[in-house]
Amino acid sequence: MTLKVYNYLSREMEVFEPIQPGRVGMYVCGPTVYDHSHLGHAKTYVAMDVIVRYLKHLGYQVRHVRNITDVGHLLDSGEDRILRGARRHRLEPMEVVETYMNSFFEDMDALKVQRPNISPRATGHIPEIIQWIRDLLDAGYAYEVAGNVYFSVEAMPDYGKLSRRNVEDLEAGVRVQVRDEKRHPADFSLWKRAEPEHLMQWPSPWGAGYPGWHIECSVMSTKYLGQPFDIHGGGLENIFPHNECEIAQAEAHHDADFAKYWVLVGSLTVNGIKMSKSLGNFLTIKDALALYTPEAIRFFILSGHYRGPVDFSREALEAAQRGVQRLHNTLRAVRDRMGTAPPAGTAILSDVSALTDYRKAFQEAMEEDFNTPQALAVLFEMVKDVNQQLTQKGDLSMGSLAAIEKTFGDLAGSVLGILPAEEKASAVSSELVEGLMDIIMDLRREAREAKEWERADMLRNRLALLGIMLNDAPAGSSWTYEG
RNA sequence: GGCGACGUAGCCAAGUGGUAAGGCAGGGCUCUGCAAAAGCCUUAUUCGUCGGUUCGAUUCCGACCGUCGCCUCCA
Repeated sequence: MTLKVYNYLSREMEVFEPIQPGRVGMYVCGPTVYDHSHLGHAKTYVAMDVIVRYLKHLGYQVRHVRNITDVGHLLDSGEDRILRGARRHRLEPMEVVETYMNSFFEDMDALKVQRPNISPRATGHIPEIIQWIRDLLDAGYAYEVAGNVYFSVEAMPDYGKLSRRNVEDLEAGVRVQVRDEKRHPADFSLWKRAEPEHLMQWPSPWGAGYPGWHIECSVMSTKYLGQPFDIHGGGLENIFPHNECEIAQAEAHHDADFAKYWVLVGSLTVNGIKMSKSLGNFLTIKDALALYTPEAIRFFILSGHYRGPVDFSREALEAAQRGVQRLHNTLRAVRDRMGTAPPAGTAILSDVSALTDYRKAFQEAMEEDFNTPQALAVLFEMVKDVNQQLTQKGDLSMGSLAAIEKTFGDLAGSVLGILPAEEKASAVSSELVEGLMDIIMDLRREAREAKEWERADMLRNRLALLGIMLNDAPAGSSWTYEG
C-alpha cells in the first residue's frame, strides 16, 4: 500500500515519502482573522484536517502548523469596516484580532477540525521576520526604497515555478497600477512603511512599518518545520501570488527547497461561483451550524474531491445531512444490538475478512490522493452490508458487532470525522431518565396491546417533540434521543 | 490579454482504453395498527459538441461551445 499525492509543484501524482521516515511536517496557510469565517474556509480546513487525520491513521507522527494572520492585511484604508469600527469603538486592532481568532477556533472545533500542533501568529514573529528581511537584503534578493523593502523576482530565475507563470506574462497582464519605486512590476513587499495613522506598526531598520503579505508564512513554517519540510497546504486560490512568493523568499533565504509536496484545496462555490466575502455570497460557519450538523457539513465537503470545487446549495447540504444520517442509523443499530448480543452468536462479516476488505478498499481510496468521495462510497457499501446482516440475523455475536463498530469508528470516525460523538447519547441517559422512559414505554406498550392507538401515538408524538424518537420493532420498542 | 481547471443521470459526485461507484430525490414491494427506521428491486445504451487515433474512448489527441478560477486582499 502506497500513499500517492498530487503535487502541484510537479502537477503529477507522486508517491508520498516524507523527508524523515515516520514523521510529517505540514504547514497550512491559515486565515486572516478580521471577520467570522464562512463555509469556504470550512472546506479548506476540513479537507486539510482529513489529510492530517489520514496521515496519523497511517502511523505518521505529524507536526501540523497553521498560522493565524493578524497583521499585514489590516490596512486602515477607510474601506475596512472592522477597523473603522474598531477605531470608533476605541478597540485595539488586537482586540478585533482576538475576537475573530477565537471565533475561528470555535468554528473549527465545532466542525471537529483537529487543532494544529502550532498556531503561530505573525505578530509574534516580528523579530524573526525582520531578521529574514535583513538576510535577504544582504544576499541581494531584496532592496529598500524609502522605508519599503521589496523582493526582487528577477533575482530568482525560477520564480513562478509553482503556479506556472513567467515574469514576462505577468508584466504583460498587470492590471494593478505599478508602483514606480518597484524595479519590476512583479516585485512584492517584504516590509511596508507605516504611515503615522496606521494602526499596527513596529520599529525596524527601515523605519516604522509592518511585514508584507507573504513573509510570515515562509518564516514561521521553516522556523517550526525546518527547510525543506514535507507538505505545504492551503487554498488553491493562493497559489499565486502568495504561495509563489513564499517559495521565492524561502529558497532565496536558505539554499534548499522550501516544501516537498504542495497540496492545495479547490474552492467552495455557490452556483458555480466562488464563495467569498467580497461577492457577498457567503454563509458563515456559525450560520451553517445552526442549520446543519457538523457531520453533515463535513460529509458535504468530503463528498467532492479536495482538489476540485464543491458547489454549495441547500439541496446539497440537505442531501448530505440525510446521507450522514443513514450512516449514523446503522451505527446506532449496531450499538443497540450490542446491548443484547449473545457472547457467541453468529459471527458475520466475519469474518473479519469482510471487514478487512472494507478497510482495504477504504485505504485504497484514500491512498489515491485522499479520494474521500470514493472512501465514502466504500463506507456506504459497508452500511448496506451491515444493515442486511442486522435484519437477517438475530443472533450476531458480540465480537462481530464490536468489530463492525470499531471499523466504523476508525474509518468514518477517526479518519473522516463524520460520526457523532457518543457522549451525546449518554449525556441524557441518567438512571432517572432511563427509569422514566421505562415507565413511559411500558404505558405505551400497554396502550398498543389494548389497541388504543390514539394514546400510543400521542405518547410517540409528545416524545418526538422532545427529540426522542421511537422505533417499534417486532422484538419490542426502543428509543433514541437526538437532541 | 496570460496561466489554469472543469463540463458524467432530476440534484450532488467518483471513475476507467473494453463497455458507467456512492449519496440525495423518485418509483415498486416487504415489514408495521399507522408511522419512522430497515430490507429487496428499480432509475444514464450513456459520460458538453464535432472530428481524429484505436479492434474498441466517457477515458488519449485536436477543434469548438459552455462554465469557472487565478493574474488585486481572499481558504
